[in-house]
Amino acid sequence: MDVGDLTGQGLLQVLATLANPHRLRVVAALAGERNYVSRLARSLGISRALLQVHLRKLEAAGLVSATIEVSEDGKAMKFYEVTPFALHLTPEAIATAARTLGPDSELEAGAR
Amino acid sequence: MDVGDLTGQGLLQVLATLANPHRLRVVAALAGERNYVSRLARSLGISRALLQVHLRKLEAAGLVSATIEVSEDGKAMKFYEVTPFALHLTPEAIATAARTLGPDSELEAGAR
DNA sequence: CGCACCTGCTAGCTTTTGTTTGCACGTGCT
DNA sequence: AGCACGTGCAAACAAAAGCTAGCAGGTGCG
Repeated sequence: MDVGDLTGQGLLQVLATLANPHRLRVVAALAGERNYVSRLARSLGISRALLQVHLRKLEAAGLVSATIEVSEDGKAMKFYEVTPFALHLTPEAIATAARTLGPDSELEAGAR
Repeated sequence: MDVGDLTGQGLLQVLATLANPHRLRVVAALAGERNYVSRLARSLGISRALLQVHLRKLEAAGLVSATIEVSEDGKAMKFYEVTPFALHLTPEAIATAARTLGPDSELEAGAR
């Protein structure tokens, strides 16, 4: 996953998703090991409900992915893992992505 | 400017700052040419007041910098330009930055 | 002086985002 | 059955972010 692959909207979504301490910690935690919701919530010290909300956002942005697995003792658990991504953010990259975002009135030439 | 230079807080601030369509466009516009507030506002098609708010945030995050210059005809103008930055965002980089952010309860080992 | 530029600020409103609380359903073990 | 563990969802409230409108200041020129 490269920044070049993202449309302005996509980049915006990724940025907005990562711009949150909880979600940053979630990514950090999952970078070390895949984990299931309840355990991850305990490990991060936040409520399960809250974690779920953040996981949904992360998944929507394509930063993590989930797999449902049945443990030995029959419990259905949802394992999350990080998507290996690499965002190279520079002013130029942003300028490129911004073009697929929505015209900033596009009068550059005429603006004196 | 590298991601390694940033503390968790700093990274968070940069992400939060970039996670906005207007500010993304501002960075994109300034990547092409330095500009002063009023002209930039016209070029982007937004109000000056709104642009100022966003510029303040961008400046606070260290993504742009301002210089006051007096034009030939005596008007004091504030020119903005982008800070050349390069943020390499990967799960690992985030994991590192997250450590300087605030402990996620730190019981990793004991969490079964 | 009046108009066209430039700059700056902020109170107050709207919109979005984050968080809690409470409920639902499932399995296995005692 | 009761308890401990897993899952899911959503209403309702709290907090943060975004935006507008309106005010202030300055210069130069006809």
